[in-house]
Amino acid sequence: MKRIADSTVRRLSIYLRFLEDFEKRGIATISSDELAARGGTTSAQVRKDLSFFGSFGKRGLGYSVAELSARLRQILGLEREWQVIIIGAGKIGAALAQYHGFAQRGFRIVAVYDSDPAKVGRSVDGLVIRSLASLPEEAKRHPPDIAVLAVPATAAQEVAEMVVKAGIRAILNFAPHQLQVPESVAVKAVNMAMELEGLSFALTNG
Amino acid sequence: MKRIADSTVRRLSIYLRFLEDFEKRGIATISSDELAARGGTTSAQVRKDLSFFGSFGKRGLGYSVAELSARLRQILGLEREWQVIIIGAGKIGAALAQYHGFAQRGFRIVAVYDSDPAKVGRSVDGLVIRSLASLPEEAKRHPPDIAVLAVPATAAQEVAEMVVKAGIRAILNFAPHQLQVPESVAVKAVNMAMELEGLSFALTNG
DNA sequence: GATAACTTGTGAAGAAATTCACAAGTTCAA
DNA sequence: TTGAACTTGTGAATTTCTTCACAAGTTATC
Repeated sequence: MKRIADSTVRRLSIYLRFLEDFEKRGIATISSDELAARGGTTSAQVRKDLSFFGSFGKRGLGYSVAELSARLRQILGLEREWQVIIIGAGKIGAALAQYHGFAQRGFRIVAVYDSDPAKVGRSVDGLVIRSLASLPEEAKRHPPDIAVLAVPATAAQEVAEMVVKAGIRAILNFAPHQLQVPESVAVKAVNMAMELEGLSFALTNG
Repeated sequence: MKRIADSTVRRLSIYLRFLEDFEKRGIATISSDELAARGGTTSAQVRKDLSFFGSFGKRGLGYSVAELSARLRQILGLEREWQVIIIGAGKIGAALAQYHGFAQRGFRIVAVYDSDPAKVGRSVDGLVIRSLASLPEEAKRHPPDIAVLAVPATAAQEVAEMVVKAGIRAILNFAPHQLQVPESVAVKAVNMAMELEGLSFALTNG
């Protein structure tokens, strides 16, 4: 398959959210124009994005909401459940573990790890915090799909290497640190400091 | 000034983080090549990014770490302190309020708001939660620079409009909802669900 | 069935971002 | 002073992403 741009995948996510909204409201069809208006993009962009994966619409009519959202879920790999582990049971890690929005979209949090012995054994939202040292062994028995890193920046690289060695091929990184991983491993970063700096720049130079 | 791409600003943030690291370690100069290696980009990209703002390096030698980081802080608007308010004192909002990493970079959290009367009056990390209804009045007296939205998706648009009306010109949005705001308002979104879906796509189509 | 009003899908054009490649400046050693 | 080894800054080339524009298909109305 032709390489799909990151920006395209992000937009597919956005489209899917709208479609699910429309689905709930019982609307049967939607045009690329309507989809674009809510996503802050153009109808041509919507059609081009979708065209990488096939042609799902009907000329003159638009897209079937039910069909298109099903196709997008399929494209995004959301038809299956993904096993997610959270590493780091600090403020952010704990907040993530308790946030149930993930489960709704098929991302099931199966374990929380921390390296601090004082935290190991405690519970977060029904999950017992496990020792990070036990990850390699446990990952062998029940391989997780995605590791969420909510550790301090200083520990991030080390933990990432451990995670990669354990066979995990996708990382969502909350630590403000640029991870170096093999390119077979997918990494997405959520970096609040960077976003704030983006706003600071906009306010300063806008 | 020529319009600067978002991706450029993000990279400047990344460069700055490395530079601060180097500064701490007492390293005096750095080349675009070294800066690039850690940011996962190329030396040409680094030089091009910087060239939009001036020429800060010395041929044959590289960049002065101290000087370049000072210039980047200036460019990103990090020389002053920004007043930040958090709206929504749920799991995410509370975790953000307690996260002290922001303050270190000049983003001072000055208030937390919530519309739930049961939460108003309680404290989070030393800050009393205020009624959202009081925001317009209070913003008049002490105008905040940035509003962090940590509210449910269903409330996000409404709250955003309130924030804009209160004169705030920058929003960091944690709600999984695409905000519609005037283009004079800068918005950055932190969308964990979207990032996870990006990973799901990568795992599925990788 | 003819016509008007829509809307998709997609090559082509255009814009934007990235990479190349090299002149020009700097440092160091002999 | 010369030469070798670096490194920047930047036009030009290239690649990537977005927008344009229109043929072709669909629906609704009379």
